[in-house]
Amino acid sequence: MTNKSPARTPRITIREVASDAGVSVAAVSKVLRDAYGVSEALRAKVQASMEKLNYRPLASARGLRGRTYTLGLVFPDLRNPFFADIFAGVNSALERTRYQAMQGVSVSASSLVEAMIDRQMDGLVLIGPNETNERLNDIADRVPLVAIGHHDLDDARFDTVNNDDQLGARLAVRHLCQNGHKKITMFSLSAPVSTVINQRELGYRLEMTEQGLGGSINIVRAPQVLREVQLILRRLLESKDRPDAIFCWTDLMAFEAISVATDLGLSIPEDIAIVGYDNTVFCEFSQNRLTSIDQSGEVLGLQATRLLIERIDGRSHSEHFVVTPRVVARASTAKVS
Amino acid sequence: MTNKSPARTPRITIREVASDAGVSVAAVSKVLRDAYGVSEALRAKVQASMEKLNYRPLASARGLRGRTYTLGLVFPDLRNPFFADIFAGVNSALERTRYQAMQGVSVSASSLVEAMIDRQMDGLVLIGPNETNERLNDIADRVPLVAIGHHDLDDARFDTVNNDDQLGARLAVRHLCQNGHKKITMFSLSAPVSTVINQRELGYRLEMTEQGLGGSINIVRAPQVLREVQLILRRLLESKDRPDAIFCWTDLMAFEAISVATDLGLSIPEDIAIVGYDNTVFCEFSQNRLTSIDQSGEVLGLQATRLLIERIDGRSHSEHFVVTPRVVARASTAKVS
DNA sequence: TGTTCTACGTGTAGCGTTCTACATTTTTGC
DNA sequence: GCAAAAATGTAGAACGCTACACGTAGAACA
Repeated sequence: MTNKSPARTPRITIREVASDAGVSVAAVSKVLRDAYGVSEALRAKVQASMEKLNYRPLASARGLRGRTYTLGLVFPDLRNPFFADIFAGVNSALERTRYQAMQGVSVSASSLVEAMIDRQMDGLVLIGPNETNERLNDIADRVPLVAIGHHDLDDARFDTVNNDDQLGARLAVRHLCQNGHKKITMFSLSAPVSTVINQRELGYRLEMTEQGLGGSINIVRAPQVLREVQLILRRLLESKDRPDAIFCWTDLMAFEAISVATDLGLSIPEDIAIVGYDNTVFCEFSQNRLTSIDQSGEVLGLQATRLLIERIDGRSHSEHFVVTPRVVARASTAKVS
Repeated sequence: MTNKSPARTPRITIREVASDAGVSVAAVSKVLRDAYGVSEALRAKVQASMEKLNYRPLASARGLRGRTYTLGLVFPDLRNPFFADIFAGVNSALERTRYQAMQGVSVSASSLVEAMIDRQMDGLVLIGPNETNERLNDIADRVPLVAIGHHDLDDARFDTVNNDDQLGARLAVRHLCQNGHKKITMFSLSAPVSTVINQRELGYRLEMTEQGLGGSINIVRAPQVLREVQLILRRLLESKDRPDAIFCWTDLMAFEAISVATDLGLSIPEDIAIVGYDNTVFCEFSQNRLTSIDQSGEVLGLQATRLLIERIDGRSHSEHFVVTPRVVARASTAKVS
C-alpha cells in the first residue's frame, strides 16, 4: 500500500491573511462577512491581502459555525432537457449572490436529501419530488426548503413554485378541440404518483367534460420505462378505436408517441395529433414540430431560488408562486382540413 | 427585519452517540471510519446507538480533518442526454462505497472547480473540460482529478478516461464510404477548441485521405449557438455543391441537421446521409433514426469514478483509460440504392 | 469637565469531527 | 509464570472559520 499521496499545495487560511494584513483574524472574518464595524481603511488592507494571497474561505469551516453559501438542487432525472431550463433560472438568480448551487440526481429524493443536509447545504430546492407533505415538512424542519412541482399546499412548512398544471392540461385539451379533435386520450404516468400528474389528469377530465366530451375520457398510463412506454403506445395506436389525439404528460413521452406513430405509418396530425408538456428545445425540430404546453422552466428556477434565499434569510411563513402556462402550437396539432 | 428563523431540530452529534453507548468519542469515530482497534462488542454497541439516535456524521466537520466523502462532477451542459449516461456510470461505481457525487454545470470549469475545492470535495471528475494541461495540472496539485474527454496526456498529473475519438471519426467516415457516399462534410465546433474535437477532426481527415477522398475534405464549424448552427447548416445544405453526407461532432448537432434538411425538403439518407456522435437515446426515435458513434458513456463514468477513488486512496502515477467506439447504424445512413 | 455613545478592533470559545499519542488490558511465546 | 507483544480504549489537540463578549478611543452631549 503506497499510502503516500502526492504533496498537495496547502491552502491559505484566514490566519495568514490576518498576519499579512497586520490585523486580527476576527477583523478578516468581519470583512469576509461584511459584518458591522470595519473601517474603510481596514477593509481595503484586508482585501488587498486576500487578493495578494489568493485567499478563499473554506466552506466546511464556515459551515461549522455559520453558512456554507451552498444551495442543493435535487433533480429527478438528467435526461429531460426541461431541467436544464430550470437550472438556467437558478443560475441567473444566483448571479449576483455569494451562493453556489450543487446538483444531485435521484428519483427518490430521500437519501440524496439526507446527503445534502449532511453536507451543510444552506437550503434545498426539490424538483418534482415524489414525497408526502409530511416527509417534506420533516425536511423543512431541518433545512430551508422550496419545492418545484408539488401541489399539496396543506400545512406546508416550505415554499412551492408551480405552473398551473390543471390549467395547462385544460389548455391542451381546449387547443385540440379547437382544431377539431374529439377522441382525445391522455397519456399519463403510472408509477410514482405525483401531485403534478394528478393536477394534469384532473384538468384533462374537467376540460373534456366541459367540452362535452366526457364520454370519451380515456387516460392511459405507463411507468417511466422505455419498453413499457413503447408497448403501451403501440397498443393504443393499433387499437380499433384509436384516438385522434394524444395529450402526453411530458414532451419526452410525446416524442415517443411521434416515434411509434411514425413507425406505424400514421401521419401527424392527420391521423393522430399530439401535444406534449414542457415545451423543451427539441419541440422545435422539424422532425418533431411538437405542440407543447410551456411552463417556463427558467421562471420556475428563478423564483424558487429567490424564495429559498429569502427563507435562508429568515422568512418563516410559506409562499407559493404560480406560473401561468401557455400553449405553443406547432404542426403536430395543425388544423385537420 | 424578522431575523428569527424557525427553530430547526438540532443534529445528533458524535458526542451524544458516545455518551449513549457509554464509550469515548474517539471510539465512535473509530467505528465510523472502521479504523484499527475496535472489538466486536464495542462496534456493536456503538452501531446500536447510532441506529437508535439516527446519527449521521456531518461532512463539514469531517472535512476539516479528513475526507468529506463527496466527489464533484463538472458537466459542461445539462441539455445533452449523453451526460446522463456518464452520470449513470458514476452512480453505479459509487453504489457500494460511502462516497456521494455532487454535480455542477459550467461551460468554463474554472470558477466552478474553485467552488468545489472550497467545498472540500475529495476528488473531481471534469467532463469535457476546455482547459489547458497546465491549468488541469494546477488543479490536480490541489485535489485528485480525473478528466473525461481530454486527449493531451503530456505530463498530465491527473487521470483521463476517453473514447478513441480519432477512431470514432474514422469509423464514421468509413461507414459512410461503405454506403456509397463520397462528398462527406464534417460539421464541427468552432468556439471552445477542445482536444476531443481536434481528435475527431484529425480522424476525419486521415480516413478521408485513406479512402482516396482527400480532395473533398471539408470541415464546417459553428459555435454552440442555436441560431448560428441552423444558419450554417442551412447554408451548407442549400449550397450548389451540397455534400451527400454530414458527419456531426455530436448527436445534438445531427438532430439539428436532420431538422434543417427536413425543412428544406431533403430526404434522408437519399439526398443527404447523417451521422452523429454519442449514440444518445434520442437516436432511436423513428423521426430521427440516427446512425451514431457509440462511446458508452456509462463505461466512461464508471471508469472515471474508479480511477478517482484509487487516486484519493493514494495512487500518484497517472492512468489513462480508453474505450473503443463503435458504429451503431440506423436509417439515416442506409445504403443508397 | 465628566459622562455616555458610537465606531472600530481584538481575544477566544466553540462548531463536530479526526487522529496521534498514550494508558490499560489481554494474549502470546517460551 | 513472566516478559514482550498485540489488542483495545481514551484524552485531547487540532482543522479554519464565526460570533460573542469585550476593550479602547474619539465624538457628542449636558
